[in-house]
Amino acid sequence: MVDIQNDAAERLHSQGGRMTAQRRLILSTLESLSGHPTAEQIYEQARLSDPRLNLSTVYRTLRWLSAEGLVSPQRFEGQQRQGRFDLGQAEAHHHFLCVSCGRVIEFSEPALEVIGAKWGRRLHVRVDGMTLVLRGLCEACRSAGVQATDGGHGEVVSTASMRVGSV
Amino acid sequence: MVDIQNDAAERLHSQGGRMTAQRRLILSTLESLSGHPTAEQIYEQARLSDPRLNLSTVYRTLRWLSAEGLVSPQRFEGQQRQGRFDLGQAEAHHHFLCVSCGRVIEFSEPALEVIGAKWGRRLHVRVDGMTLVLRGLCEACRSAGVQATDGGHGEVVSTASMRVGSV
DNA sequence: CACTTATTGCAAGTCATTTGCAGTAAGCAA
DNA sequence: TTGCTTACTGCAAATGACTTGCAATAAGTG
Ligand SMILES: [Mn+2]
Ligand SMILES: [Mn+2]
Ligand SMILES: [Zn+2]
Ligand SMILES: [Zn+2]
Repeated sequence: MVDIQNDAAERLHSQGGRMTAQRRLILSTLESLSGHPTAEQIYEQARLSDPRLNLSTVYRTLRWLSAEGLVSPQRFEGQQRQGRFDLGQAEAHHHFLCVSCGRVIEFSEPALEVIGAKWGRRLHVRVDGMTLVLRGLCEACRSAGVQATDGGHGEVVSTASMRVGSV
Repeated sequence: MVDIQNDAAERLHSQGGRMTAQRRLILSTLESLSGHPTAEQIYEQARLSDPRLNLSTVYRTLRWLSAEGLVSPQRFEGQQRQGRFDLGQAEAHHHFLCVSCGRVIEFSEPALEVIGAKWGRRLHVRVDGMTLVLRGLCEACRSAGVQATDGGHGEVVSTASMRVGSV
């Protein structure tokens, strides 16, 4: 469980899958990237090493990694609609999203495990995972005078045919 | 704040907007639906009363309602990728999603407010909202013998070219 | 009842992600 | 090493879920 490369290779083999050059490339790119990259960002970065890599291969690999629990897909609603991926190597954690600038801050809160377990018991369900996203304004945006009480999800909507503006 | 129809009308007028027949229809459809309908479900239901309603009008109205905080967009990743809408009339609540059958159970946990506030303080940010989704297996699915430790997000991925199957 | 202009229906985009296919190459066996 | 089977890849085309431009309506106002 230490090296994602080997971990992935083992899992692949035990499933009749194959460890290819592109999968290796994607894996190491993933390790080298920080934050919560989109499939496209991973693609662009990886293609620096091998321009022949194809975007659909990135998506396919990411899908498999997600199913294996080696990365966890995230969706920080906001202006960008692309999914992001969290290299969940570290322990479980949660996120704060600034609805104005899109900045994401991570934090971990053990109490959530307890809450999850409690509700699993109360609802008679098995809880395998949870996602908590706090939404609001980061320090910078607040002092920059951004208001945005964020009714919906960080979108700026103007009446008058309701056209969406960018931050 | 009691009647969404009037509430919406007032907000519209104060913004120079207009209360139209289609907006009224969408609003009442929303009230009549339970659960977390998708735009399309709302559309289909509404169009029973007036087949001339257009889907893009539904999307536009839903976008405005979200921005006003009258409904809150939700995204329960899983097989369906469509956004869902929560008529947030009731107080803030959270969700449990069964990754196998898609069932959603709501619950409210006051402790989360506290946690949100705490992290707002610690991270020096203003927290305006939060979303917690618990993921796992509901009672029915568990006793039906579904396994799915859900690595990623409820998708069933088969190696061998990694084709996604439906649950 | 005019009149201004927000809103709608429709058709045509976008954008992110998925898929069909035929060629390519892992990994196992000889 | 060489075959051989078949998983994987690149590419192009397709999907799905919304979004948008535009000309035809129709709220709300005086
Ligand atoms: Mn993270
Ligand atoms: Mn709900
Ligand atoms: Zn910010
Ligand atoms: Zn279930």
